[in-house]
Amino acid sequence: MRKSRQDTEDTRRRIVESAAREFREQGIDGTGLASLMAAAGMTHGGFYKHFASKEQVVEESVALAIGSMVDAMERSLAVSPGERGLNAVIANYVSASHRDDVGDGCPLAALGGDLARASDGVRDAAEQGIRRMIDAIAAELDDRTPAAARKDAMVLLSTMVGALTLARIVKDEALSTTILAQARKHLASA
Amino acid sequence: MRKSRQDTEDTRRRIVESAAREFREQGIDGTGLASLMAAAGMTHGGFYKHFASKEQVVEESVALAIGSMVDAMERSLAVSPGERGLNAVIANYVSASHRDDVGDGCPLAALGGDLARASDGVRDAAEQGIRRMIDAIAAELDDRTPAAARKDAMVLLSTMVGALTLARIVKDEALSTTILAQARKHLASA
DNA sequence: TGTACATCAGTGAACGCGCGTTCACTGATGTAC
DNA sequence: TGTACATCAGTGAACGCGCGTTCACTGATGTAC
Repeated sequence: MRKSRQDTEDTRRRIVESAAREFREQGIDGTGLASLMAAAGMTHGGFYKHFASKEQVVEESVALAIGSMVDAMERSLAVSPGERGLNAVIANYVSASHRDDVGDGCPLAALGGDLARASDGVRDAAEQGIRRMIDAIAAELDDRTPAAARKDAMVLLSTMVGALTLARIVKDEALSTTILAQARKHLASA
Repeated sequence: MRKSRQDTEDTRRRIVESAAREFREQGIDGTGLASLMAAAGMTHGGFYKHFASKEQVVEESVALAIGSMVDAMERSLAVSPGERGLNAVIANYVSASHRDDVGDGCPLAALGGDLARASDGVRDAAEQGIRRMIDAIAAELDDRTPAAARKDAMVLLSTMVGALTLARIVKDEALSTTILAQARKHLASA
């Protein structure tokens, strides 16, 4: 039962989108192609009509996940630029709701270790996202030189990713929330 | 071929130690019991003479990995306390050599996402390590109130873990090194 | 202290299972005339 | 525009393989007398 070109394109996009969610929720090694295809509403046999290997869908879904996160940040900063807008982006990132929504959140925090161990293609996709995030943050730190802003942006991003990672590991709600709150407070005064 | 009680104890410790390394290097899901036992110099059948399940060795090896890292930090701070000693600990953590030695390094950075997804027992072990790290860092921030020191320590730890995670994902040596250098510089002046 | 027996750490083969990947088949879609 | 055929997205079964786990067996160690 062949599908129309539009259907095929839609299906492919749907697989990448649900894969991006599944990988963040269960890890890359923890997500099988069968469950990944089931999440996209198909049987696993059809996977290879769209991708050459698991590696390829990992690469594309990591690129999509990090890309759409940076897109959202840039859109938010375009509407509300400067220190005020940057603080909003940070508060949104370092928040309990982001912590509790792994599947839709930042892949750097959800898959940090997995990404460091991943193939070159996957790491390239992640690195491109990291560069875009650094640039997006640095652009709003306009009270210092571009070089200083870039360097400060790296530290900011490190704190954001680290705080979210720790807050997700910690089971104690009080400690987890405090870690997020302290990071938010610290970053707002930078 | 039964072994002496001493041998048995030694073997068990050896398995946990090499497991701690393997998990950090290949991820938890990425490490099979067979390769884990092979790394300890045994065949995989003997595993269940020492542990009830894979989960148990994960828990013990995460506890060991994070525990011995904090031990090392505390020893270093006992010898050289205060701001100077803390800066040395930070410089050691946020370094290229730590970045390149995943197997012997901080499990929070190596297994961040894996730990957040792990069982309660594993997360408890990780959380205990996080609390000890926060306390060890806070104890050296003696120019502020204990409550403020604890809060600042959380932010410091977040930046350390985040910077190491990002530096490991990034393939470009220049960017990776710059991320580490900026985090180090920023943390030294806190 | 020496002997006889029970224990049990470690081996290596096997278990069922899910993995990533392949393939024969299907039938609606796209193409050629 | 209508018909005949080729294409190919998706299905579902199967491939070999490594996973976590179990088990019969071994022989040196530990225990009882």
